[in-house]
Amino acid sequence: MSAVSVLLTEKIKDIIKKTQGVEVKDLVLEHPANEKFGDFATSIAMSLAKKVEKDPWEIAQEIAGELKGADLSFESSKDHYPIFSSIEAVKPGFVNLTLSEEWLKEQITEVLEAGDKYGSSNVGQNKNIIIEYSQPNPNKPMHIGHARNNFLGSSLAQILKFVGYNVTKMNYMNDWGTHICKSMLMYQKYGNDEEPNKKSDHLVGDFYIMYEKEHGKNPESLETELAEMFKKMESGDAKTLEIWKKITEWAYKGWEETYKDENVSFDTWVYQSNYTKAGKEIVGLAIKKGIAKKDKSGAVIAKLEKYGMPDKVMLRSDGTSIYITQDTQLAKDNYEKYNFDKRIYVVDSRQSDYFRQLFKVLELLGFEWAKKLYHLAYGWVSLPEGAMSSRTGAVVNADDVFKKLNNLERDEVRNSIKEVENLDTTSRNLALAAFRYGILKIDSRQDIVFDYAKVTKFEGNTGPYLMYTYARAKSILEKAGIGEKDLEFSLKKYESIKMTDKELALVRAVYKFPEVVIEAANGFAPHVVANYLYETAQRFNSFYADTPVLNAKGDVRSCREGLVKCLSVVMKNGLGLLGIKVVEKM
RNA sequence: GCACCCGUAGUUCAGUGGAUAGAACGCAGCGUUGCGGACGCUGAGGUCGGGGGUUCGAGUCCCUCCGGGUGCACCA
Repeated sequence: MSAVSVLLTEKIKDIIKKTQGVEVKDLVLEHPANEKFGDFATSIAMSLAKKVEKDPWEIAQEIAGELKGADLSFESSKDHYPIFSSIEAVKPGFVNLTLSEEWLKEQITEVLEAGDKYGSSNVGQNKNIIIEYSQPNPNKPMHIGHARNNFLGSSLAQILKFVGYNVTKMNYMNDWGTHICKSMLMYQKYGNDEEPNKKSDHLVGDFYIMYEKEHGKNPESLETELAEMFKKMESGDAKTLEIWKKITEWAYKGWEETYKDENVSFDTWVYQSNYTKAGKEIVGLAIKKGIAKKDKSGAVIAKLEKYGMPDKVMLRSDGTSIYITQDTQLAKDNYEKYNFDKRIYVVDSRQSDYFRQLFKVLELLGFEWAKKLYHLAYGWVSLPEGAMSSRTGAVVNADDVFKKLNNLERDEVRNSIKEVENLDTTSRNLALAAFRYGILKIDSRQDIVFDYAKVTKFEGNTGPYLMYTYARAKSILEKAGIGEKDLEFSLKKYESIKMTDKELALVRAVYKFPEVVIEAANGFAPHVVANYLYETAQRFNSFYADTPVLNAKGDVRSCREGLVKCLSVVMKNGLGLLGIKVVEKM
């Protein structure tokens, strides 16, 4: 909540207490969707009508009347100005308030002063959040689904940091299990000690695909071999562990490049293989507490049916571990180390049941912090050319997608401009923008059909459109000789300048940025930032189309320069939160 | 069968219980002696899957049905 909405909320509560004689706990204050109804509105009169047995229209008039008489002003350079230019009661029972032009102008000063920090806040109060994302299996390259995960996780981490949380970005390696043995087994059998002559994770992926092919021919014997190999691993067989090390390190090495391309990073990497021993002990504890039981085959099963979810195997009948074995221990370990207030698991929605089970087991084990765990589920990503299948190995890997986007942007740039200074960097950054924005603008719950052609376009709701908007603004600033350096702006100086509707519309978008970031943080929803940026860009381009800046005179011109600078700040900061690097020229 | 998610314009998507449901793409037009036309402006296009309910007010909350997706024990 912005300072104005806090002030306003309190004021209205006081007025209601005074005039209606009732206390209101939750007062809803909103920005009306239609700006002709003002900048703030409350419908409290209507929800109060029944309780106080009065006509809502009468209540609204009383509230509006009191608000008009109240001191709602702000100070700038020792002068006082009204915050609102209009306060009125409307038809059924709304109270609408319109911000004054002075207050809106004052926001320009605030934006320019805050600069790179504009949009940040301290609602997180340095609380600790762990956000676990990416989690690829080191037995093949990352596919497009990982890209969505990487973008969601890394963007959300930045958003949470920006609103004042102490964030730890964690990558959890599923480096232990039969799935790794698939690539390992094939390498052992057919690899001939081969060393990578291509991106090393892709080589690992080749063996993974080989496994899937072999498995089609001869499932039973291969699965037996796989189980034997994993058993050897768990018992610490040196030769097997050597292959394990080789394969997983090739995967990690290859991913470095993918993460770099995607602008994704982590504060810490943790490995499933380090949690096996303690994980098994915690399963023992679950048995002792009566949460889990050993069945006839020897498998340990958590009984969860009475909680409305399927029972969960926590240890195989041959005594080896599975995913949840280590995951329970990891959560406990993390809590002890980080004392988190929230731990977010960014994992696709197919794992929803799994996380309900995991969280329930931890709760039953008596860990009160289990309620701080949250599964951020996201939907499936497919491509127009058809669904992908990890079974057949016909997976679209993320590197290929990026390469394709890169080529498409290169063409777009070439077709649009004759001479480009940094074609490589520009098209790479545009590809990153197209990729990240194309995925992040969609609500995480939705499935996505990722359309190369659409997301790379410079028109429409795309990353490149936002990049273009930013570059246009920067071009004006550069010609005005402003660039990165500070801009003097004061309400006093521009007090008498009457802003146009387009200018006012733009400031109205700009001042909302901090609250939009908070909304995105609270909802773990980067798409809120994305859609906001798009709307703001549209407002700027509309302003740009018929409002001269460099050709304007005197104070009008410098006032507009300030506004353009504000737009550039919001775009840069906002795109930064989405993990997109702006280009100054394109 | 049980559980979870989704269903909004031809298509892809927004839409904190509020006022006339928005945008993009596509379609039909328009705008350049002007800072980047990679833009802007106008228009057509909707019984918000169906039906009940709660509420002063429902795309939004509850119930139910239909359609689509996903998950249901020793994969991750």
